[in-house]
Parts: sequence; structure tokens; C-alpha cells
Amino acid sequence: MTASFDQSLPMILHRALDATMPDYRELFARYKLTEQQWRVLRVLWSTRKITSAELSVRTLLPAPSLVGIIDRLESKKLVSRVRSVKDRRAVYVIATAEGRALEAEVSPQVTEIDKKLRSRVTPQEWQSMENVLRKISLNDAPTTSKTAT
Amino acid sequence: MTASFDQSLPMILHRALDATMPDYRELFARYKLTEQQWRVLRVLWSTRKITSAELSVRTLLPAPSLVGIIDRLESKKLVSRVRSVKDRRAVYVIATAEGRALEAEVSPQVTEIDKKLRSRVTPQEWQSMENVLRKISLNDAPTTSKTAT
DNA sequence: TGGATTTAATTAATATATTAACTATTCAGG
DNA sequence: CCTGAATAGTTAATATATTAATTAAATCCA
Repeated sequence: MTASFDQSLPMILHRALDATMPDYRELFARYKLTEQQWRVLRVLWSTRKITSAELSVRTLLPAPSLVGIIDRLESKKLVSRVRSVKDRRAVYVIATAEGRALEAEVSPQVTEIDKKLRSRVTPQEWQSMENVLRKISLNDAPTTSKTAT
Repeated sequence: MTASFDQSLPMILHRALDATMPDYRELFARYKLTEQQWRVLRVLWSTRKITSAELSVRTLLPAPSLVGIIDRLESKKLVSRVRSVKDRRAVYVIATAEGRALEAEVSPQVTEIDKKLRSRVTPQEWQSMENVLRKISLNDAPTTSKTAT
């Protein structure tokens, strides 16, 4: 009856994360970074300035978590917050020179890990996996469920 | 350059989790359970007694996290801890009658969600995705890295 | 046998996730 | 212009993740 627990989507995904994240974390740890802090930096390199809300979408990190993550990146002098003048509610997050410098240092090594993981299957297999997961995710019920009362 | 961030394995997996977990969480919340608490219960139903260590392997939950998770399940009278007599270091976790009763109530609904997710792709696609992820995960470097010192 | 080593579970310290509530602004309309 | 709804960011409260250190018990072996 409970035979499919190990094959349920959450378990399959968690197993894949558990197997692959340690490689990344080991690298990030050498630069005193967490995986989440890394994700924020990586987005900032390709976007000069970005709001917290947009950062949340791009990094898949929940907005409340971003507060602390950015706080810690800020105290490491890797990013800085700048309040928008046009809309004083908005806050832009920007990478400092020091934060940008990390790109050249860490990025190639991350790419190496990415490549190593990809090389474990054929490009077709990878693409297929990606498509299946997207297909499963996309059929997501519209977030209109808040109409409940 | 940074074009592949969105297609990196961690992001692909997190996106899939973000898209599918809310469905489960909404269900669990109706029974005042978290996803992790659910995972522990689900394993306990198919295993009369189990140690924390083994529970960690089966649920993919880190042992230190399990302490609190089991604490809370215990205070809800859903599970109980029993110290082993043969090896007094070991602690067995067991579902109470009340804990077991939840299976009949919640399990079918979880199966429904599982089915719904699976039905979004063909069985071949699902199987393929599963195989690719396993293939990527399995090549995991042997945990012999502790021989560093 | 007794000390070094290993093992199971837990604690500690810090970072993040989740959900709800709150603050300061902005905006839409009357 | 002024109020009510919407928005961006944050705070609050609780649960979990991560890594290292601790405690207690079992094991190994000279």
C-alpha cells in the first residue's frame, strides 16, 4: 500500500538534492558562503539592480528569508541596499565591487560541478528530465485559491 | 555567461518542489502536520519500530532535525520513544494508535495528489525522469572523503 | 581488564523556510 | 483632498537544516 513513498515526487526530488548539493556546498563553504547567499550573488551579477520581490522570483528564495540573507551579505560587504527614490517602498539590492569580484573566482568552479553532473547523462536525457519536471510543475493550479474566504 | 543558472540542477529541482509541495502542505495543514512530520509518520506505518538513525535514512531528514520533529509528534501523542534494552544508546520510535489512525484518514488524499502529479506526464516520461535523476545522484562520490586529515 | 575508539542520540549555534501580521507608501476613486 | 485598497519590505513566531561538539553506551584490543 505505502509502496510508492520512495517513488513519490517529493522524495525523488529530495534524494537528488541530497546527492548533489554537498558538492556545491563544499565549494561555497570555502568562500564562507551559503547556497542561498550564492544564489543571490549569482543573480546580482547579471542584473545591475534588482528589487527584493524580483530577487525572490529569480532565486526561488522566500521574501522573508531574503531579509536575513541580504543582511548577512551586506555585513560581509558583498552587496548593499539602496532605497528607490521614485517608489520609497522599493529597495534595490546591488553587488559591491567585492561581491562582483567573487564571480570570476567562484563561478568557474560552479560551472565545473554543473558540467560534471550533466555529464552523468546524455544531453537528451537531461533535456527530457527537464521537460518532464517542467510539465509536472506547470500544470500548477492557479494561485486563485485565496478566494476561499 | 550566467545563462545556465535557471537550468542548473538545484534550480530545476527547487522549482519542481516549489510548484508541487504547496498542494501537499495544504492537505497536511488541515491535520496540523508539517511535511516532515508527515514523512516520519508515513515511514512508521510500514515499520513497527525503527531507530532514529534508520528513520533519518528513510525520510531523508537530518538526524538533528528529527529530534525536534519527533518531540513535536510525541507531544501530539502521535508517536512515542522507547529506549532499547539491548543497546541502551538506541531509541526506537513507534507510532501510537492515534498516530496510526491518521493513515486511513490522510493517506488516500496524499495518494490522490501523487496520482494527479503523475498523470501530468506519461508513465514512460515519469519513469524516464526518475531514471535520469537516479543516474545523476548515484554517481555520488563515495563518502570516503573524511580521510582528509 | 582498561583505555582508546566507535557509535546513537542529542545539544548548540547559526541560517533558512513558512505563514501571518505589520509598517510605510502608493494608488484609485469619489 | 481624503479614505480605502493595494503594494514592498519587513518583523514575528515557529519549524527545520546544517555543521560541530557533547554525552552515554558499546566495542576493540593490547
